Amino acid sequence: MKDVAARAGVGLKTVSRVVNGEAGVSPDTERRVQESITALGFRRNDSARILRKGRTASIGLVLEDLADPFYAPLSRAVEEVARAHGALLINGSSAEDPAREQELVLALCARRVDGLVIVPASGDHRYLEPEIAAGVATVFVDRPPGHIEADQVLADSFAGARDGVAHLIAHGHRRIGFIGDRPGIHTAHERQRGYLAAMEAAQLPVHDGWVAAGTTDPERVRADAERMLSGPDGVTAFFAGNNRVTVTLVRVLAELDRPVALVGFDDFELADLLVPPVTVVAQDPAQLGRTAAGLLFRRLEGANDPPRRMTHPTRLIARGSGELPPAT
Amino acid sequence: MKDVAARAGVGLKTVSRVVNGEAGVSPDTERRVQESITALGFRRNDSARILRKGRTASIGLVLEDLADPFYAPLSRAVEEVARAHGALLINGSSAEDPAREQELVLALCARRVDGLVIVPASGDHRYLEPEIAAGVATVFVDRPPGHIEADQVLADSFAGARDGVAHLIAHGHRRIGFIGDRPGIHTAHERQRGYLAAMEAAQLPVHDGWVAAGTTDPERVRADAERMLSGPDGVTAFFAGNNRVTVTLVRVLAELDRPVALVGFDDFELADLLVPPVTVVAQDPAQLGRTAAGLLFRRLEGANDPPRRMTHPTRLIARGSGELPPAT
DNA sequence: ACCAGTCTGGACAACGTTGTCAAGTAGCGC
DNA sequence: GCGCTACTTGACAACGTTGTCCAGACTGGT
Repeated sequence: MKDVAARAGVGLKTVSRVVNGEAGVSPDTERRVQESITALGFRRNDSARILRKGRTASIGLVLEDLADPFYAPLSRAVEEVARAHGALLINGSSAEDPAREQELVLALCARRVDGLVIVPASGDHRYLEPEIAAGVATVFVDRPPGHIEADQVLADSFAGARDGVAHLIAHGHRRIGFIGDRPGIHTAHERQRGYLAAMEAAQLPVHDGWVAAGTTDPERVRADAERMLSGPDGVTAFFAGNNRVTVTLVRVLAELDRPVALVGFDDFELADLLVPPVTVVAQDPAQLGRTAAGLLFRRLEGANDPPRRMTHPTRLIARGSGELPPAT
Repeated sequence: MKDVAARAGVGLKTVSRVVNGEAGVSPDTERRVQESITALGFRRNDSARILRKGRTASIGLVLEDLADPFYAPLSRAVEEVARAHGALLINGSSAEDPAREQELVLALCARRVDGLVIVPASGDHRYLEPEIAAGVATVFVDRPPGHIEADQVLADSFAGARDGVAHLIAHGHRRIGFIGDRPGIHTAHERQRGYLAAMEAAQLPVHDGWVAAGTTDPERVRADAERMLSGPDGVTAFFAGNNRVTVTLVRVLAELDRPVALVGFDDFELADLLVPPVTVVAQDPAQLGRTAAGLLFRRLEGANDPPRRMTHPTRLIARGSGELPPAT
């Protein structure tokens, strides 16, 4: 910028004015400055600008895995909202590791992002208190924060799972297995609660072995499913706690010689083309992302009402696999 | 930092030393400084640090759509490599719009990212010349840059498509349709070339109507496919130019009363569970991302040999849909 | 007691930008 | 010609950090 000013024979501030399109520069001067800018290939250094202005026009997004088909649309939606507000998106995957989440979040804060959208991997976010106090707007999405108050955007996991299981019960199933993620994860816990609530509402007993909530590792899921299916009292239907479990179960069930009903939490591409087409409890990840980012920018624009929790309903999409009757 | 120094009763530079773990601070002083840091909730301002040091420890990734199942793993792979080098990832989606690509790239350059990984949407990257001259390492992935020399990491679209079509021919097909993306996109063009090369190698004529290369819009693809299938000389097999086309074709073919063979470029989740399972020419997007990011950091570490093009082979995965014989 | 060498700590400038403020110039009505 | 306003312009400080350089205190050997 100094060079541009020197070449155009004007002051530093005048160049700054031209670069930022501020008023109060004569057309003649402006032309000279523009000429110098292109001649020297000058591009404003936003690091310095950020330092001076205190706003970075960038927001951070921390989620579990950028490549997960559930989170990718969420990420894209946040990006679109950010773009509409002239902000860039810095994102990182926590890989479901609390330490890595914290490391990422603090790195983003050190970069002075204006705001954060977080899909929590950890259960304790008190480490964020000083940052929030320092003015970093923060919105949690998909799962609530731990031990702090903050905006949060969630899907109604409990009701979704309850309705999904009730759907199976309505189609005649009495012995239904639940396979989900670690109950330490809020959504996983809620879905398991939903499963239990539906069973209880129908006055159905829940056998100990019918609930598996550990990992989503395909091998483990497969083993759990096969265990639940075995014996004369094996389950006749499954409720899957998330899309990864659902996909694994589809594979397991495809190898059986009898039909077993399946309802999965989370919709996924091609679910309608499988045989049978998979019935799911769908949430809209892009919608979650849009809402969260919207909330974030509302804060950045000055809204300071108390933190709110927004819950999005889920939608049951019956496609076939959830309507299979129990095999005798 | 000033406050921390005041509270600990030391100089500014001493705090800086403690924060950066530099040597030359007595344990006693260090303790006092640490205490002040936590008491005041101080966090280093990386904007200022960046301004001073000239390195941002962040890289930019611009691709077509973060949420596309093909690009999401690529993005994740780049992130992992960046993380291993202590860098953050800023990314944006170009939505296949050259203007938006340029806008994003220049915004990233203004932020002084150390390097760029780009999946080009535009065919002309001369706008990057001043940036590259200024030292921004740049690697193009999936598609080559336009009108400039730079590192590039590509999959072998031509050979992949040629082999995929040859596979169909080997299974007895003579009338094969090709549906792909705009030939303005390098990969799309290469795949179309591969299709034509395979047909020519087998001395098979290519009817005008058998090649549709416009959009990947499902409605258009459906219409094109139905046109190619109609009449006594309709095609008996399709080669799909990318995963979106493949998925649309799966839907179209599922509605037919006769089997039509299909080989698609790009693998996708659940391809093996469809009926029939879909034969694909697979490339590994994560591998592309890893290689590109690796190349980028090699440059950042000082390598300055001439730009290189790395081509990754594709792999044909026969699953069933590509081995169907021609319907009579 | 003195010197050389080592260790610790701080003053200061610089990174590239923008906000503040004041100075300079031109135009205008009287 | 005078005083006024309106407009254009530039000098300077500041944002928060780090690199350079120097000063002072301490150590141990003579």
